Amino acid sequence: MILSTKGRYGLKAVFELSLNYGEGPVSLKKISEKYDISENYLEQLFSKLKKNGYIETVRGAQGGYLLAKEPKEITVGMILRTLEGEITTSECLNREVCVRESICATRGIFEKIENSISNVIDNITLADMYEEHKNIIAEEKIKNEQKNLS
Amino acid sequence: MILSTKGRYGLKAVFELSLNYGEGPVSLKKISEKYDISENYLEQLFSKLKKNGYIETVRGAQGGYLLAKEPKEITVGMILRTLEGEITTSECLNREVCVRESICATRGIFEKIENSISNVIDNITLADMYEEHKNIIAEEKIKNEQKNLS
DNA sequence: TTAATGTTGACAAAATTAGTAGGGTATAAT
DNA sequence: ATTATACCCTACTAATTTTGTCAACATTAA
Repeated sequence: MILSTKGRYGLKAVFELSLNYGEGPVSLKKISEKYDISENYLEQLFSKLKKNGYIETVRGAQGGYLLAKEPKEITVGMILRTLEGEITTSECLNREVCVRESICATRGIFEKIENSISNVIDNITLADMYEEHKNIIAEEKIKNEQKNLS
Repeated sequence: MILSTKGRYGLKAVFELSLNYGEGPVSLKKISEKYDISENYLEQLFSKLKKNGYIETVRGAQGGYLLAKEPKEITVGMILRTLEGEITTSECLNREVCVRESICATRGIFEKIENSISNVIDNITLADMYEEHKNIIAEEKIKNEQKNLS
């Protein structure tokens, strides 16, 4: 498990916000119950996301959290980097640390891994996730109908 | 930093073995001094790698560790998986945990990330690392020569 | 006003990481 | 044979990170 609960919980919760995009704020309580995540813990995650400008809050009764931008403008990478910190595989990017030649050989690998991860997470938006989600639901529906026919 | 020292140290140390492939065993002491890694700690990492059949040992004076296979037959993925455990981004592969639809939406993303990482680390061998290493050295040599000319 | 909600900061249990310590065993060199 | 060098193995531990909990407070809708 290379992602901690921060990234996993946070991504799920933000996806939930995107499901409710345009329909007013969603309360923490609702999200934490739906996904069975500690309310206070989620709060800390959302606090960071708010500071970085990805979500907004509405205080008071009927308040809650909502996306600050359209789902298509928020990438998975933005969320994960905010919550998990930089997705680096090595401290060895700094040339000065890396004096001895044989160490540099491994740095190339670490860079490749990093780039391939960035490539994925920076090119998936919340809107993409929603599309994928719809497809999964549609597939399941078909399966269930086939089951009922037989 | 998504890789712990286990993976980072281990990969560096195994690369060192590949540099010495065909030239007899390399002692832990030598490696731990070269990379400034705790000898006892490295020992634990190598112990796992030995159990999984990637390296062999020669006991006694002048003994040490050596690759059990050719560098081209050992992938970065083998080493990292041995030392870091499975490279999974989510516990959610298990369908039963994943009853609620909205959770499944994030699973797709986690699967993509996982696959892209696997794709990288399973397709780079120690021999590839050595090639890359040679290129870096060659480039640096050219740079130095240019510096001396000016 | 009151109940619902977000805000903040301090605290803490649990797990993981990153080693240490130390007693073994095997073997090459002398 | 002895000794130095090296791997082998088990336990322990300090530090850090993760994963929360708790409590007091601020804001706002009804």
